[in-house]
Amino acid sequence: MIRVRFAPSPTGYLHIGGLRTALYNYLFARKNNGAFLLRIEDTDRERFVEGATESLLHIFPRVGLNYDEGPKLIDGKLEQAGNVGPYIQSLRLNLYKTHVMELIEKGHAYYCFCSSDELASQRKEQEMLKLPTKYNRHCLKLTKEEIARKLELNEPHVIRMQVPEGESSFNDVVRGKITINHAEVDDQILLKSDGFPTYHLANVVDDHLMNITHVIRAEEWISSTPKHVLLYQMFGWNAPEFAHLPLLLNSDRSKLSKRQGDVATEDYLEKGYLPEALINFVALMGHNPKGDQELYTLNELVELFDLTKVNPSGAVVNFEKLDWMNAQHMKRKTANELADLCQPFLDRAGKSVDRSVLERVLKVEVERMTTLADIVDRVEMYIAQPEYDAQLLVWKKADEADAKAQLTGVQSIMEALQDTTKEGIEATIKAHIEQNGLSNGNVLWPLRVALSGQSQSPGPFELAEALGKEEVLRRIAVAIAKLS
RNA sequence: GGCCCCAUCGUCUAAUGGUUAGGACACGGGCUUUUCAAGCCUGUAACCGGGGUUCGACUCCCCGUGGGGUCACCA
Repeated sequence: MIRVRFAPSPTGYLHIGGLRTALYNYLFARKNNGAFLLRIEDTDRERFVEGATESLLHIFPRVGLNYDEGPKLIDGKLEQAGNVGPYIQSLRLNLYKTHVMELIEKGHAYYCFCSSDELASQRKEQEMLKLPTKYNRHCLKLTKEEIARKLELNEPHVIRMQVPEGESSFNDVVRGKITINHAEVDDQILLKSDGFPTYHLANVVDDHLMNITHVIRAEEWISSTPKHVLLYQMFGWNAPEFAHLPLLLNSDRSKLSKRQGDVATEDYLEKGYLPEALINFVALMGHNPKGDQELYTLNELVELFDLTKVNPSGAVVNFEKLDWMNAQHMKRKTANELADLCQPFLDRAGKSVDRSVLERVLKVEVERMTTLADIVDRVEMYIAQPEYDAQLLVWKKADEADAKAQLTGVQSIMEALQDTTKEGIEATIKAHIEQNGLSNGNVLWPLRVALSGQSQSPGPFELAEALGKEEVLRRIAVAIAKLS
């Protein structure tokens, strides 16, 4: 059975590139009836932040990427779902230790007692001489006795993999065969002096122990993949398939970074982008399901996903397209759904709006919103009598007297009106215009301004429906008063 | 700099040896129209360069060029 995993380090948020990686893992698993697991790679204790894992975990249910195995927050408590856990690397330290000892016994790894300072100066020297910056294998020359003595004296040490001569290659699902000469590969540290594993060791051990069949991760890992392939060989394990995803890029084509704008998925959610729009958006960077369809649901993406069709080249993130896509997804929602989604934004802005009013407003305003957060400004003219200058009521081809006359005419019609739907209002007022030989502009411009107080706004009929008869009459009266 | 990866409109992409090189965002024009938005129609815009292979190359190969990634006791 196909098993894939998304393995972020706990930064406390999900990078938008990470969202894409997680999504592709998810799509591949679901498409093939496989399992999708989440594993937290928290082996860097220097960057450890209390609570970061927990806060990262919140994003997955929010965007609808549900994993079958991994750490889950249940009633605020961290629990491990699945039977090859725990799925947090800091909880698996013994596993790495026993495995690295196995490598030492097999002669594939060795103790290294060089200090960080020594290594740094070695590197500096190598750089000056324009040599590859690799460990000089100083500690490989140590005798068994010397090593035993140093260990006995508790000298700080790390464990390195001993990279053999030759070359190794692997087949990348999106790029084909990649070969790298071992001369380019450093004797990677596997176990740090604090007893924690490095990414390379932990990743390989866990992927094997968790029966991962496909490693789907970002392109930046390509150059260290030979180390991983070598580790599988040293352990005598079969390596999984690898698929390296193209990078998401800033507009200057560098790796998408925090410096050039928001990169956390959570930030976009806070700005009012819909999870399904975000998913749809990142899905299309690097994979094109159909050719000319742009809007997809998660299920459609699952159905159409093909890992072998992933595009190998990096993709510049076009946030204007995200805006468009978000607007499209919002338009596909009912007023009821949108009201639920917008409510938190109104709450945060301290605006309270009657639910039925909100739904009617949304029906009208969704046409000109790009994010859910836009509702905060857009709702304003519906909940408070707008301020405006009397002159605004006068259509370009008319005068004040005419504006007043038309509003008065509409006023009496509205008072008698029973059907206050948009259609009902429109039919009645259009009939009034036609019967009296009036023009749309003379009547509708002042009416629209009376209702909205703005030079640009939705049309008068939809505004009238959203405002309700009582408010419409009130605003018309205010307008007429302004012209008196 | 070494090594590795990549290369179609400004951006995301389709095309898998034979197309007027298609779609989307953005931009321009038009329709609709009381204004705006939406919608619909439409326009501008691309195969990085050079060699091969082939009857025929965006598609395959090689070399350049350009861009990116990576060279940590970070992932």
